[in-house]
Amino acid sequence: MPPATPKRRNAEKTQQAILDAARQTFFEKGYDAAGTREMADRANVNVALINRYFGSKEGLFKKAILPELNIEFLLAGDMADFGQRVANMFAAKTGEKEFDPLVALLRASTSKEAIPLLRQTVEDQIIKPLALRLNGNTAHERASLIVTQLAGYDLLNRVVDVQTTSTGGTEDMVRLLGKTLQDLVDRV
Amino acid sequence: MPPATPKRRNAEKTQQAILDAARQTFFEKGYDAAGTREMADRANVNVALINRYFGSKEGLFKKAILPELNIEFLLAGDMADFGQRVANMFAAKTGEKEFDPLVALLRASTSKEAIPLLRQTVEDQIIKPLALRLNGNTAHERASLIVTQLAGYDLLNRVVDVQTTSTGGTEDMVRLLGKTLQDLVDRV
DNA sequence: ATGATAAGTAATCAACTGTTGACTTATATA
DNA sequence: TATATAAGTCAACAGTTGATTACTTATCAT
Repeated sequence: MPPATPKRRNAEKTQQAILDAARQTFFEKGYDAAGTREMADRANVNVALINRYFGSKEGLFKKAILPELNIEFLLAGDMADFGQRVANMFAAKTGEKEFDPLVALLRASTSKEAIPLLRQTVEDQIIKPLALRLNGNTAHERASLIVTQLAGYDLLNRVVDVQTTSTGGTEDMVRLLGKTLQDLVDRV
Repeated sequence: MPPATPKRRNAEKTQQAILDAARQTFFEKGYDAAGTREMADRANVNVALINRYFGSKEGLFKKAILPELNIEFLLAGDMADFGQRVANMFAAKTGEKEFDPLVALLRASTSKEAIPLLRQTVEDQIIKPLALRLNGNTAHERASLIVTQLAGYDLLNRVVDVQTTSTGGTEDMVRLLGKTLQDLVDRV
């Protein structure tokens, strides 16, 4: 039965609910496999409202996921211990189920429709800002290699769920990944 | 019009044609977006034969893609110059349009159905054999980091088509990637 | 030549996709 | 209180998808 009080109308809250549901759904299922009906149900909202407010699924993806891409957490801090700091963060979030924009991007990275959006986002929002923090004339290449390493790390560990560590803990992995990243910061 | 000579029946050739078409289609489109009808059309074969001969789309993927995963080319050669050798190979195939099992795997890496198959393949066919060629007690971790770096490199360069090199050539990229990989071989 | 068997075909199923247009209903202003 | 407008609903479209069924036809051993 429908609620006795027929639910107050509030466009802003509705759009926010759609955005939240979309973020979670895109994060869990990638782009293609994330259905608009599922998102609408999660947001307790009619499907048609997605198109009304965001134009299309692609428009929703743009507003829900792309702005979440914030690599401040990567750049904030001394570059002298960038490697260990970042390695720790990435190792710590292995197995984490909460929304992570990077993983959302990875899960969408094989979708024809999403790829053009991803390409620009990765170049402008991730590689370029990171390259600006590096010294030397190969800054862009080294920034790219840092990003490819981190993308591959998250892809295997969190998307495909591959076993990358052998015995016991992750200390070895953190140390090795940290050293690899730091070498790229320090000009290899 | 149908061919005057109504086409000789040959189960083996038919299956081979399906496998070839499937390889190309999975390579181009990943797992979900690769339709059985498209594969059948490419192979000049009736769709129903896919299910007759391979049981399901998943069965076809197993027979068409997984056996192609051959990392002999990675392990063949002296480990003393593994880094430069492999970096050269990966840089050279950027932009390449021909079938590449690694890229096929990457394009399938976000599909719910394909992930369990990928996980086991990556662990057993790639990471473990590579780890066996490395010395020291962190061999598995370092092999994993080599694989994550190469996976991320191919994902960004060949799937998402990101610009990872700055000015002109790829020499800098090859040198930096090669050094990074070699350091992981040599214990970081 | 005649059956048995394997190979290939055609139609259809049920489920799902994103999107749209016409509709109803609540809310706030005049 | 009447009314314009924004918010939300509903049903349907037109296209997919992988898979199955009953069927026809070619091939080969007897």
